[in-house]
Amino acid sequence: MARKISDSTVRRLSRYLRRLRTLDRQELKVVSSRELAESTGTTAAQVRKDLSHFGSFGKRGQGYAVTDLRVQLEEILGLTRRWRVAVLGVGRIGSALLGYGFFTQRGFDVVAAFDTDRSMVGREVAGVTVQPLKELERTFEELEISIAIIATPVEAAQKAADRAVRAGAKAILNFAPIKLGMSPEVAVREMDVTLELEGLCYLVTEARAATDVKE
Amino acid sequence: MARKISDSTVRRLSRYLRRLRTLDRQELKVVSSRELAESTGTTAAQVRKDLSHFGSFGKRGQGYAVTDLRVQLEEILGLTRRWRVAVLGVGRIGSALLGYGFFTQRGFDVVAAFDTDRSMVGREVAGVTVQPLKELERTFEELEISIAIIATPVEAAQKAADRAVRAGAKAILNFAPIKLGMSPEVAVREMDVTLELEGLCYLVTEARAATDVKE
DNA sequence: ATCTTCTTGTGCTACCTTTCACAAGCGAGA
DNA sequence: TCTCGCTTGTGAAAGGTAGCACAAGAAGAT
Repeated sequence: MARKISDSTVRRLSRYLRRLRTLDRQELKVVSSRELAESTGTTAAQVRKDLSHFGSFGKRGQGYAVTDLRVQLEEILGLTRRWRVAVLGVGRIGSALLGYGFFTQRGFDVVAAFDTDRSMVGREVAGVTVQPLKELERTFEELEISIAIIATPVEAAQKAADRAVRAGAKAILNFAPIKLGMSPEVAVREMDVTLELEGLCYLVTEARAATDVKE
Repeated sequence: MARKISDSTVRRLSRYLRRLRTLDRQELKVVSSRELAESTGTTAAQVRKDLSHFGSFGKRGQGYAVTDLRVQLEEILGLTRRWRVAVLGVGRIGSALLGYGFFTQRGFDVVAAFDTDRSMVGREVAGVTVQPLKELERTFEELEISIAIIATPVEAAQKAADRAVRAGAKAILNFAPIKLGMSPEVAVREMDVTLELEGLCYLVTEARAATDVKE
């Protein structure tokens, strides 16, 4: 397991896992790389390559045992434990995330929320009481929070992230439209709506331009 | 402009554009590939390569004229027009998106919202009246909506997306945790919070495992 | 007019990711 | 036990993407 696994592989593993959980709930026992590929939008060879980085989980001629592979993937991804998460910034996005039921179901416990806005502090959103920023360090330590979700306005994002990391966060999920500068041992993922929308615009515009030429 | 441009290049172009807009607002006239690279988390060579796919926009020895390059990128990405967007599913995420002020500012007008829930229909969220699903076709045509944001529960996502495309949507931004099966001429981008969170868990777990071995 | 300094645009190279193709292996049935 | 049908695991090839390094060019100093 020494080899460096690429982000795209990890993303696919997540997809496989999601699918396997559904299959497991449906009490299906066995699944082939082809079936797994079709339901996750990739190819059978890709599925096998991805899994092969971590070991041999299948039976030739048969496929993969659903429950077994599910458990294996959960271990690979580090999902056999629960993860404590804090939301920084309780605006629209922050509140939406606090109420997102899927988290609990998937092993993530949103245990704290922070905001600078006096009128938000003290309010309870989806069972979590919004704290002032000055409580951040203490709460992160007390609750052993390892993941910080940045949902602040863009101006506050970098500072919030830095502070979360200093307080012990190992990973950042960033909703603010800015590239965070982070030391390399902190894991960062971005969720940037406008970036994705602009990407769609490019594709649509390009497609139209291409057909315009053809016609 | 015949060559196929990769998704990662398009994403970077969006980042460059965002940075250029800020620089332009600050009335800075010229920027180098190095500066642009530093503020967007990439390398100078990458910036130049990305731009070179579309033409020569800089002056050797000087850099790029900020306003000029901004306009060029807006044209490349198809952002010289405004885009009309509909939100399908007005739950937590849907409502958060409806109220997201950045959209308008960036050329996206959220002009319609749909939900199956009777208690939601008719309500006004951030200036948009929630419509029942049966109005979808008419509204899409009337308002010439080209982008559909899927914010429904996962079970309803595929159907909602299919229906939006049949009604004329050219692009889908999918917030539901499912890989949508779409015909290839429809542009699709995914925003999947749990996928990203799981990716972070992998990285954190892997990092801890690696240092455990070292120590 | 020439030199110096700076930055772009780009061919080449190195690396990484995906796809291909097939031997190896498993189980069922005769 | 042998054969057949099926699917995995993987080395090798193909296809992309990113980084290097430098010639070409632009502006200002001498």
